[in-house]
Amino acid sequence: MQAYDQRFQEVLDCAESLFARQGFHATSMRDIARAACMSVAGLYYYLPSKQAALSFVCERIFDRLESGSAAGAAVGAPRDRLAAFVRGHLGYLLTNNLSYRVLLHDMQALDGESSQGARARRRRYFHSLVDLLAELEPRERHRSRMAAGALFGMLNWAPTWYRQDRDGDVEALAARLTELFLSGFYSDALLARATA
Amino acid sequence: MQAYDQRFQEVLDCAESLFARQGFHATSMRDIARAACMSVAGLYYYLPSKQAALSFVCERIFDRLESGSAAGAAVGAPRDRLAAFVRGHLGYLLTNNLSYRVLLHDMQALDGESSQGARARRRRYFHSLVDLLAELEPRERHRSRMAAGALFGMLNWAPTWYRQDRDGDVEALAARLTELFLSGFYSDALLARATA
DNA sequence: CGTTCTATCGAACGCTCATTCGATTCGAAT
DNA sequence: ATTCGAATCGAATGAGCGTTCGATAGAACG
Repeated sequence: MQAYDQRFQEVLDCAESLFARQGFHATSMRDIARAACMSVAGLYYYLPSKQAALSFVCERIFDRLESGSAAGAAVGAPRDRLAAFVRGHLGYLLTNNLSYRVLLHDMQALDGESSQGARARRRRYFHSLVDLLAELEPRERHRSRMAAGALFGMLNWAPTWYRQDRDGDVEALAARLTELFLSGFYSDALLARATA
Repeated sequence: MQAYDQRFQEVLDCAESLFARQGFHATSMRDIARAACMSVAGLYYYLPSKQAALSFVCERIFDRLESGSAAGAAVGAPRDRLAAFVRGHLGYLLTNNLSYRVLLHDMQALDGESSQGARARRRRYFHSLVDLLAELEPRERHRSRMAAGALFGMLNWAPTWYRQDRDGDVEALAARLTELFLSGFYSDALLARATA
């Protein structure tokens, strides 16, 4: 039973890597089977369907993402918690190869109730940041929502231009972006209060 | 010959819409033919291949994107030009249904020299913003590059959370995000100069 | 009127896809 | 020693894929 679980995780590793590199629709069950060194029929012993493979992979990525960022941002002053969130989120995006792509590009290929679950989970993750920002600057909720969208955008886009050799290590980049965002966030709030 | 061009653009409209909604790999030539109300063989009178369809669609999107944002940001004070760029870019993303997705998700499916051309074009577009930011705060080029990445992230992510009824019209959102970004950009530069 | 060209089509080709079936191996339990 | 279940496989199934071929209708032109 423990051997089963290990093999199962290996299969998911292969699927995740392929989905991330080629996209869900461009990856065949034969690709996954080949990567996992087993026959196509053997693959179906672990995965009931291709959709299920995507669903499992998404769940696992959410788990890792949350344990890295949401968990690290649980205690302390709001500002430190935001910094921890950014560090965790960005750390996951930039140090797990391309697996973030599965959430960002392929999650939409989910259908049925799997998609409901994943979408709910993404909403929850998004709102954990909205709440954090509302604590930092408790004004209209609308502003927090927009700011969270802006911040997530900054972070999620980073993998497209980040390169270790030019942009320094991930910790430094996280600190930079946190600074950039917070300065704008506070100035903006100040400005809005002045003109209100 | 003018009738041909019009039909050709209609075909590209259909392809673009389908690629945007379902993704390139999940869209078949039969889907495109059905949407364009013609037979599959008839479709090949206008499109030499599915790859070419994607390539044409990408080119067209780049054209529209550049004429909207880069062109509007050609003259005036650097700050106004940045505001115009943001307005143009965001305007395209939020008012052309989902067609931005083709660039953001499906462009990677291009192969051969089409991909070279599209990638070069994207780089050029990216650097037009880097240059604009370097004009605003002419310090190390590295800082401009990072800031451009952050700003593009904020903008490109907007379609995932923006909803007209909650977040106001596009102009207002563009002004908001420009403000948010610029405040952070200037404070950050100030801070960097103070600690340097 | 005959020819040529444009735009279109039905039908097929060869291939790959996700999925399933029946059989097999092999270690563990009875 | 026999049984059993877990893990694996080769081969097939039916559907859909991108692409091509040969034909056709009609407009344009000599």
